[in-house]
Amino acid sequence: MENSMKKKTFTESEEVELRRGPWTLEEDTLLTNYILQNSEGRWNVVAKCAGLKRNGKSCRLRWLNYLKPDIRRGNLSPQEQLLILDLHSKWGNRWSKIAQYLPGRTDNEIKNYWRTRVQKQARQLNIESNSDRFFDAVRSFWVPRLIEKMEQNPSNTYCCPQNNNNNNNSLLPPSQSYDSMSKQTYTDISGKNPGISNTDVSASSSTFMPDLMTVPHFMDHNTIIDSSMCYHEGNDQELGGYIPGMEEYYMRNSDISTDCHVAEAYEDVTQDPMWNVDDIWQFRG
DNA sequence: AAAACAGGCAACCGCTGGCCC
DNA sequence: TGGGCCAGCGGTTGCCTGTTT
Repeated sequence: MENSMKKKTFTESEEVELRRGPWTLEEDTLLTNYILQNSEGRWNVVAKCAGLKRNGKSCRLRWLNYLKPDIRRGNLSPQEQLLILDLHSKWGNRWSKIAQYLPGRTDNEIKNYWRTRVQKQARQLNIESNSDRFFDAVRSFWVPRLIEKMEQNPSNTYCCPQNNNNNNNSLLPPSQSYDSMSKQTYTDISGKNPGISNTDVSASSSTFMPDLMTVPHFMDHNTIIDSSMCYHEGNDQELGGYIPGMEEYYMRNSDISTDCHVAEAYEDVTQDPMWNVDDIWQFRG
């Protein structure tokens, strides 16, 4: 892999052959052992003292996104997805800030989730992922389905932001709360209060939830498709492909999307292995 | 069986702001 | 005050792997 090796200036006077590209097991071991014995400190120092031919930036990234012991790997739970959707609706692409509320998850992972799953969904519908239209669709379909999943798997735990103003303006409908679904209150994960400052108080209330129950007239919660099609806790399959019902929603609200776009979305949906024709027809009635 | 394609994700890049001298 | 160094952040790239043709 010639490209992974590049000559770079390390300091003004010192030129070091710095490695780039994928990390080897040996490099991982060197970095992990060094940090466990000496703590993190300055990353350029860490890189040098650990005997790595990497720059400090690369070491920091590798440690924070991969090697750190409390990193959680695997698919995001419905709770985590819901939280990401909600926090992103408030803060936008503030990945590191969002990551503070998802213990063990990195900003990189959340960013990747957003780009690969959420934006993909928006593309299917031919709408901007940061538009009001998309928020509307997420609120109407994705969120209820995630909530349904959480109800089905109440053992799932997760951490949520402290709701400082205590106005119960949470991401969930009035009848529910984070507490009730997870048996775990919103607690700060790191010990510090991650960003709920005065300026963030407004952000601690949900964008989605106050009118979450405003599901389009043709579809109540009982008709929400069995999400087991898309999410199987046991085998790590994850919701995040298509949002069942969204296409129908746009078909019925032609001012939101053109027929052409909907048709494209439908075509794609029918080709998705998570769907079958019967499932799709549930929403056409 | 092999080539083409697509999705997921690890890693890099470039910018910004804080700190120190 | 300005310059250098550094960590942190969001955006982007490119590799790997699984799927489709």
